Amino acid sequence: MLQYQAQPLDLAFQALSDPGRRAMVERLSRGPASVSELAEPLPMTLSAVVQHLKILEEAGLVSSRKTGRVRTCTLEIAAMTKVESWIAERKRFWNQQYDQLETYLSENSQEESH
Amino acid sequence: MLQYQAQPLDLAFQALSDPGRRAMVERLSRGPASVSELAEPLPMTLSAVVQHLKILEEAGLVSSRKTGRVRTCTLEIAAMTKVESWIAERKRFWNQQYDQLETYLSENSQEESH
DNA sequence: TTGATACTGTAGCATTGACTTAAGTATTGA
DNA sequence: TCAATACTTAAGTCAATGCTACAGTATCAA
Repeated sequence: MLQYQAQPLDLAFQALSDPGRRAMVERLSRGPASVSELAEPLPMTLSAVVQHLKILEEAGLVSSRKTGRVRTCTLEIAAMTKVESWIAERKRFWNQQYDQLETYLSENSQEESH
Repeated sequence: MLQYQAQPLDLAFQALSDPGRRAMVERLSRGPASVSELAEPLPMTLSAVVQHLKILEEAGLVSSRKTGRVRTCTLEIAAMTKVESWIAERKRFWNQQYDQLETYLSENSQEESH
């Protein structure tokens, strides 16, 4: 780890790096679900799912609320957007320097061609 | 791990989950760089950077080519887009069900209000 | 040809991560 | 009240990660 104090983005990327947790996010993108509902399609114990859930919640990607004995989980779209934006930013930078190269090439094409 | 045969998306999310590797991606989004240039701002040995680089390459996020004794690394925007798209998809699903709820609420507001 | 540069590759090691099992605690429904 | 349900928490295990150190190899420059 580069920084000892984990940044929000760190936690989010970290959380999404596990296929099981991404499966949970996929499920939650279709609507809220209970812990058992999240666990149902996954090849692991309820206990493991609860642990994954905690990681998703700490990353801000999921929030949950307990009513009676059922905990209902919801996807937090804002955290998803933050991750999306980080990537979009990198792409923007990359396209910028690519455009600059194209500009350079078109401006110097006559002089540079033999 | 949920699946033994790692899917491309797995590798990409996995690769981006490390702050050091994300720093390398940030650097490469501003243009190609040599291994030493990538290593320069990072608080780790060249050896560690090479190992991170391998992970980024296996995830398809970075490509590199050696000329003489210098390896030049480039960001692969297509892989970045795949990650971005996965998140965009989840957001789309989430918005869909949210819209459906709103539609339901507005359609039933007269009957449901006391 | 010789020393510096720019990696490359491997071994080892401490930590973290992804589980399971097992033993709880509230809630609910009969 | 009492069993089933829906989690919750704590160990403990074992593999994967993120390093470092160290020993190369292949250029390049003088």
